[in-house]
Amino acid sequence: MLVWERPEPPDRPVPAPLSRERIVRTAIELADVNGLEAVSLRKVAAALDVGPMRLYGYIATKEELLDLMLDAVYAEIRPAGAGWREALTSVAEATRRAVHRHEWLADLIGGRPQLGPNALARGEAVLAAMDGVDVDVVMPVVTAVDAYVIGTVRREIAERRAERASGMNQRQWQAAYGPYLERTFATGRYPALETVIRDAAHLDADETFRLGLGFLLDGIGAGLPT
Amino acid sequence: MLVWERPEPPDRPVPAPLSRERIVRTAIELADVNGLEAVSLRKVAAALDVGPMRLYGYIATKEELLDLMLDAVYAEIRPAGAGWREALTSVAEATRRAVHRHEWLADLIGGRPQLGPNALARGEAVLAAMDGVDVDVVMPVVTAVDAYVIGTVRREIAERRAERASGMNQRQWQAAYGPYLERTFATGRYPALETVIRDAAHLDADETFRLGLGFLLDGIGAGLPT
DNA sequence: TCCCCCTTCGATACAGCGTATTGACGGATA
DNA sequence: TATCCGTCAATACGCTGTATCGAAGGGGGA
Repeated sequence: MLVWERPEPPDRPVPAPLSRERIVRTAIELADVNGLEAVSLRKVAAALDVGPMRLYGYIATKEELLDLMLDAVYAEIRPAGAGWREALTSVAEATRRAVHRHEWLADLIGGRPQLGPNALARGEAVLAAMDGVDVDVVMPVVTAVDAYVIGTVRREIAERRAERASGMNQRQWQAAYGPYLERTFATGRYPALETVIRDAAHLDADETFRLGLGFLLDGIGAGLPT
Repeated sequence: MLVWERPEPPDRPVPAPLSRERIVRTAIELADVNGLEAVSLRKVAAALDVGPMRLYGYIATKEELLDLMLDAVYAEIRPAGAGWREALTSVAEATRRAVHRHEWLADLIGGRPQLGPNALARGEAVLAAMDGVDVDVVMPVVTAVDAYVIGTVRREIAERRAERASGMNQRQWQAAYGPYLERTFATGRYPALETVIRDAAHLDADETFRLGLGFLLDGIGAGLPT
């Protein structure tokens, strides 16, 4: 076929110029779909139709990419409402919702100091909403709530993953780990555990989260002069 | 040199037969010294003077090794004292001490459901020490304290690592991140944050931990009929 | 007692990772 | 126009977890 007849190749769309923002957004999309382990510099680069080393113009290290991903999510988290208790409750729930949107957050959150602009802005918004609280206790208070949230969402996501890995169904967890626990309890070495798991009311994740947060906020309230 | 004169090679000590216990202990030693990233199946195997694939007779996957490491540490964590408050306080502090002994714990803890024998035994001991507490609330209470501890130690270790990475010295953190924060605050976008960091009393990690734990336990105490 | 088969085990191999190196290319300068 | 220099990304390296498969060893049958 002669050149004249042969169509020109479809113009490769000029790859949109790279930017940290595009790189981070792509990485987050990959992580949302397939988890953190699907985020490799090669895969991110491939999704951007670019060689792996191109990314090193924008980030120095993979860790920096993870930092940027984490900070990007902090942009979604802001307190709402009036008064310290409502501010802390809302920011705790917003954080938990963000983790539900981005499960990989559970792997990163709390894992490194958050000094990115969005994390700082979140901190600023929280502190600003805590007016009236003694300047000397406000930091430990916020820190304690953050710690509670971090620990809770980690456990929650860990459990969710285990359930998912054991067969997708909602209560099929019992079918997977149940027998193991049955056998384990049958040894008679865990009587207290057995009693609680058999007899106690089982709260779902939402209720557990709110109950624990309520305990913490109650304790904080009792410790504040107000 | 003739055979007769040449000494026999020192008997390679028959490599002690492998066992999960030996493998896990070796992995923990590696992690204690050089962090979790120093734990690779090859390095563990090399430390045991064994080929990498030998390990697959004892574990099916690297994740299983991490599970075993985590569970091994749970053996060190037990409650002490009488009454629910003392039990919870002691187990929280024991957990924190364990993380100080094994910094890599901060990366794993809370990251997967803990169903190993030592984790279960710890749970059993905690529940057994909580006698008198309503069976329906005892689980959420323990879960909340666990979550607080997990979140706190993660943040604490993250901060410690950042300090260490920025030059070993105790307050050189200020020299590393200080200027960045100075510049950031200079933008005037974080007035509340700036005020708190400048003016508030700064508690050390021990005090922060105990204060937050106190809040939580106070709230729990208020919620229990006792 | 000898031989063969079957099982067990670990060396080799593979695909993927993060990133250091380096060679080629393009633009600015002489 | 010729040369140098700085920039950028393709190649390459060392490492990872683990699948594969050939060899070696032990047990059973003739």
